[in-house]
Amino acid sequence: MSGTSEKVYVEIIKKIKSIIEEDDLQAGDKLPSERELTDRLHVGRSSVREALRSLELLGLIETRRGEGTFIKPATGHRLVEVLASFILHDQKARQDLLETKSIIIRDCIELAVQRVRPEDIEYLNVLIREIERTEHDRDVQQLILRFQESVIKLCNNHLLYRLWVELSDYGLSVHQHSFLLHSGECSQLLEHLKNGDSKNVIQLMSQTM
Amino acid sequence: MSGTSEKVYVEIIKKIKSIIEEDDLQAGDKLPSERELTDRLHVGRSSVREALRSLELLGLIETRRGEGTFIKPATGHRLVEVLASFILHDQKARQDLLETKSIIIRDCIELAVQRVRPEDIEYLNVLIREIERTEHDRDVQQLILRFQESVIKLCNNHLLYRLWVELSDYGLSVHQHSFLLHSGECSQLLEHLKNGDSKNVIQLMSQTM
DNA sequence: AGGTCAATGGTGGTCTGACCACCAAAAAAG
DNA sequence: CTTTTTTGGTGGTCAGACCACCATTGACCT
Repeated sequence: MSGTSEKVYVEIIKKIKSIIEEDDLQAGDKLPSERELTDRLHVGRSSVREALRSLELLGLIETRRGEGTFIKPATGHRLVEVLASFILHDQKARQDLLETKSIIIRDCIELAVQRVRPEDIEYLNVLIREIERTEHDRDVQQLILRFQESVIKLCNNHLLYRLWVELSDYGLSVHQHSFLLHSGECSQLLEHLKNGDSKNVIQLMSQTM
Repeated sequence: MSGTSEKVYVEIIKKIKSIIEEDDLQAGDKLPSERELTDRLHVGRSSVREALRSLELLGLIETRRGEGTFIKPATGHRLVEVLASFILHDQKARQDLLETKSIIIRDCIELAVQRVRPEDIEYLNVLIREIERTEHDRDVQQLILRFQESVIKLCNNHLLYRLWVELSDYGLSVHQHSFLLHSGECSQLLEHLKNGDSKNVIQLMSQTM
């Protein structure tokens, strides 16, 4: 048979994946209810819940009591939180993390300088002007974070971008705070980017742990 | 307070983490049984199971029927595995995957040529000799795969190595078969490695999808 | 005494049924 | 037409019951 040895909740995860594909469900869409899945898949509700809770912890779905289960836009927050707290205990692992993140940043930037388009430059410019005329520190930090993310995104490789996000979150959970650029550095960075000077962009972005 | 609003199974995950820290449990050690956790934490067994199944899907623990639940060595990023199987459906995603893998290989090799030690060279030499005198194709492929893994491992960064493993697995699940070096190429690669010629090593390893 | 094998208790795996809290849409009241 | 109440569906949790599996025990035979 198709895997009697496979645990039911893992099978259910696969089935859910199939349902998503067949019905072409997008982020935000509602999944069948737990009880409906129980009937459709001929399994117990507890098994369905084990599958759903797992996917929830991974950040792939979101459950709202009294409403239902929904597909989340792909960002693996929860997972990072949990993994980090479980895994990042020994020093070597942390060191590897920092090195890897630094490398990923370099990779992203190298692609970014090749692929950056005029409209990207323009968007970053808008962001910088917005940063300069914003007052509250909280808001400024928010904008700078968006600036940094936008720079990384220029690599135009979603997987690589996601890796950066994950690694950043790990670092965050380790250091309890993130390292942001100063607003002046954002302008410098943009200049280097316009000139295709990847080296200096990398140097600046590498400060952003 | 400690989160009455927080879902029970998330609370349980935190408690489990506490138990691991307090009892100083290491990889391979056994966790309390589901029923014992039920008693100790004053929650239902199903909630305990939802927590454990989630951690299992994350690859943090391993459950063996009839034996118990055990802490897994921190291989980490099962994240990519599950996420990717959900996400990797459109063409762009696959393209990103290939590009990312190619980049990660390059990164690993660049670190590897810096960090390779004489005993590593010796080990790879032993592998090659073993490959040359092995007859069955199946066994040869096994050895070549080990050779390739060993080369990547030379980067001495476990996280980066794991990323490569994950990305390779996806490629595998996409293309249904893996691309291995020929036995002659293994020798060439080792020569380039000895000479610190990262460029040629990268070129060879990049064939291994 | 040594080895073999069946009984036993503990473990995870699964299903069922029963509540509860919550939410949204339908129905009733104004 | 608006407001309020009811109602049905949803996830959240618990308790109990089996089953399958494993390791240990201990009785049994040689």
